[in-house]
Amino acid sequence: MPLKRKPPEPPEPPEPAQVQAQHIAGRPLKPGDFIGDSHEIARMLIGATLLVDGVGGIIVETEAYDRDDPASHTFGGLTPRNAAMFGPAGRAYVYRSYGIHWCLNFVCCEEGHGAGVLIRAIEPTKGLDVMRERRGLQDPRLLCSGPGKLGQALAITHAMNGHRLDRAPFKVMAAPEPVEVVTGPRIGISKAVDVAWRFGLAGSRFCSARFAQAAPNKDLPHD
DNA sequence: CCTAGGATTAGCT
DNA sequence: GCTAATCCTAGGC
Repeated sequence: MPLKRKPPEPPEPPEPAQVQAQHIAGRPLKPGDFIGDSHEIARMLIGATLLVDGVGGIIVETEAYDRDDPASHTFGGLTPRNAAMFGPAGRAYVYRSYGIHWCLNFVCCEEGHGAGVLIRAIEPTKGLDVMRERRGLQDPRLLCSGPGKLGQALAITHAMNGHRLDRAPFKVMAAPEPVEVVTGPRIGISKAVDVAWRFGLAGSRFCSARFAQAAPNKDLPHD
């Protein structure tokens, strides 16, 4: 067998999420863009734009949930409450949290799988005054820095459960360019607390909670 | 800075 | 009856 020199290393194949992000950069996301691993989708959604009736901003924090995950609403199988999460990808799963808040998820994977991404925080960029009115607050950092706050600021209701994300009132646009994503443990759960399935936009001041610092030798500017 | 408790309802044991 | 993918306020350090 002749000695065969390996051809020059081809460029490292980008991570699937990056391929997807580059392919759809800045474009409206379609249902097919949500067919895939919920952790990859959760990462891909950081930097994307979410609008509901023209109000919203840039997604800066997400959490991934999947059917084999004890913390997932779909862990125990199909029920009336979680049915939307077992439905087609690219739709909304809206649930009531603590009897008070409406929280928004994006359904992932094929119909019948039972995975999704919780949208935990956005940086408000459109409809600031509407959001301030709905929240009764002025500070932009407090408008959407948490799934319940976001639900109130965007007027998410149970009526949107199962609704397609590529149709009004929703508008979801992929990140226009790659962003730096940080990870950490999920928040507010009592099961599977160790896995780093929360994703955030690096350095964003609009997340619901701090991510552990990855580079402690570099002081962040105090602004 | 931090921790603790209440609000409020649907779903499941 | 108890728990929950949360938020807000009050009070202590």
